[in-house]
Amino acid sequence: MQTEEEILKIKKVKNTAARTVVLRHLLSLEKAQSLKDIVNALPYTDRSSIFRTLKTFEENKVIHSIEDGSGMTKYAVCAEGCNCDPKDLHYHFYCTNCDKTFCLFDVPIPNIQLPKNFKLQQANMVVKGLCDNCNR
Amino acid sequence: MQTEEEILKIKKVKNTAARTVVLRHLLSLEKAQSLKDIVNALPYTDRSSIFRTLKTFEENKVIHSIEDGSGMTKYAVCAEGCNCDPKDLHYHFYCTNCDKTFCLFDVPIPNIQLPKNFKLQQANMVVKGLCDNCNR
DNA sequence: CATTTACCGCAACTCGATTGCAAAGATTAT
DNA sequence: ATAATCTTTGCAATCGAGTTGCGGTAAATG
Repeated sequence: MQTEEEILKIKKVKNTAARTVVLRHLLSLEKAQSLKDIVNALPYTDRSSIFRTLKTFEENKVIHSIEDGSGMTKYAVCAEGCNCDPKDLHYHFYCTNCDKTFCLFDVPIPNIQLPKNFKLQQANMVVKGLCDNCNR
Repeated sequence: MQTEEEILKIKKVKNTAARTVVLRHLLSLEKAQSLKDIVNALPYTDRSSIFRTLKTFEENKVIHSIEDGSGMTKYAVCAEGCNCDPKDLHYHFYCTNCDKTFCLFDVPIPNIQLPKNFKLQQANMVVKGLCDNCNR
């Protein structure tokens, strides 16, 4: 497991107070977080600073964003070595009961045969249902 | 190809002026449309009427909605026989250049092996890139 | 025909996302 | 070390998609 400082150094993002605290927070959680989640968890950091931090992180591939259909974009730290290329894709699982979003790193994404002359750049694959905790 | 009237009858949705015009519009286009797209295309029908019509259609499985990451939910008419079950899923392709969303009916979705005790209900699979028209 | 129910149009509102701006902090040049 | 420059931060305001309340109209029911 890399530390915040190591990740920021590798991804060439300048280390600032807000960035450290946001990244540390994301690393401490196993599930993707919305801006609101993060704002609530970090009461001493301003919403717009967190917002801009997330944008910076996304541009520099420190984190990736997921649109899970909850109405709020969620963010999760990229796996080590991730370049956010199509090959780094993974499914996300959105629990319709508890509103949590999981990264399914272990489930491979198949090769998708696109129509002629279509070019793949990215994908947002969200599987919805009940997580183990809510499926009782 | 079914007509608006036939579809509404089959799906047990009462036929009204707004519903007919919205459904006819969706059927006339091959790509998924946002609320805004539809509002712009139908200047004599009110935004909230179109909105409620889309909700009614979705509840009754006349159309399905897609979150393609453009910031706007898009809507497309369900294929004949679709029940919006997981087995009726298909990929959507979002063109990052022209902002259009395509239903990829011909590309099969594989079986996804979820973690233990997770239950699949639905999925939103959006592949992003360039469509044939924009990939030059 | 009277009554009830559903639908439509207008305007207002909610809330997540985003931006303008000035102050504070960090970096570079002198 | 100090001045000039660029970056980041915090606050407040704005934007826009989605949604809702409500009165009026149309359709269905008795």
